[in-house]
Amino acid sequence: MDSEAIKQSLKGSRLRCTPQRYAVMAFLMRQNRHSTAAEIFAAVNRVDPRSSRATTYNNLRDLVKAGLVRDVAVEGRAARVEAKGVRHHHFICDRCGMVEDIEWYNVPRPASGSLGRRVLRECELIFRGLCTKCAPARGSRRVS
Amino acid sequence: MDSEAIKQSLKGSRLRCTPQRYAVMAFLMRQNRHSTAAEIFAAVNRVDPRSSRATTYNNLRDLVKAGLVRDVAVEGRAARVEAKGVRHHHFICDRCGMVEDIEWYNVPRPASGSLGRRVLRECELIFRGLCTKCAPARGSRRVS
DNA sequence: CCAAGAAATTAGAATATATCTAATATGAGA
DNA sequence: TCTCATATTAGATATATTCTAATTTCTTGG
Repeated sequence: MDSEAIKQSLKGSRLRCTPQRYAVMAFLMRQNRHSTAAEIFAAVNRVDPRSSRATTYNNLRDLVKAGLVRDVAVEGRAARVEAKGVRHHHFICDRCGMVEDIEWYNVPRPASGSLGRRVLRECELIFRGLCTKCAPARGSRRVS
Repeated sequence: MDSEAIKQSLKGSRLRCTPQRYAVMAFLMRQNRHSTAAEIFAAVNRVDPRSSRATTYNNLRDLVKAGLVRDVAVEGRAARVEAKGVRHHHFICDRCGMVEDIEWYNVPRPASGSLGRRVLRECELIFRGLCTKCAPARGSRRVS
């Protein structure tokens, strides 16, 4: 599919295109979901059992550093990771920890002064609630 | 100070006011910062060394469940916790993991339909960047 | 195409964070 | 004061992540 694109983005970030690293990247792009390191490790090894846990973590660290992948912390759960694609906000399920994307839209900046002398890099919205799998019987949509 | 207030909010949540639980709550309110479980455990025991790690975690879990305390996940770091006070957004330092409050302001809801059948409970803004301690020399404020 | 060397991989140990267990203690309502 | 549901404890266990140091492998330059 876009195997060439993956190779190019790795090369562009000066990361060698090893089978393990490629597999992590390909998995994340194919999935288009937010996966834990354990899920990625398992999935990559299911296809070709040649990657170690350390390598999975190393690659994720490098891919994050290179800006190809993004870390998403989830309260009370293992961290998740996603391939950076089009910009979006996040929805996190209170019950199962699943992270889902919410279509991007611009949010207003804080009142000037409120940021103080902090250096702002990015800003995103986090929605919390129940995903469709965890939501109780239909018709009970509640909005805070 | 507001020791009576703490007792009342515990009682209101049907949580017994034990010395350990009170100490956790008092510390969080006094600090008005986002602390890790380890920090809380250490601080509480510095004053009166009678609390165990398990108790600290149990109490934090119960206080979160009761809605008196809020969990804040930080990528690549131990979770942090804060006493729920006035509503606010969060700023997380890329470098040291410190969580800081940003004055609350309303953010627009996502386009209807974008949430799908998900149940929305709350929504907050997360700003990322460098805190004043970690920011490099002054004058270099950069905004994405 | 090959050699060289930087970069990446590995298994397993080590560390950090969080939860569980089951025996014991205690706050607070009656 | 008595009672007992609730809370606490030390330490073991579970889970998540990083480290170590020996080995292997991409890739570049010759």
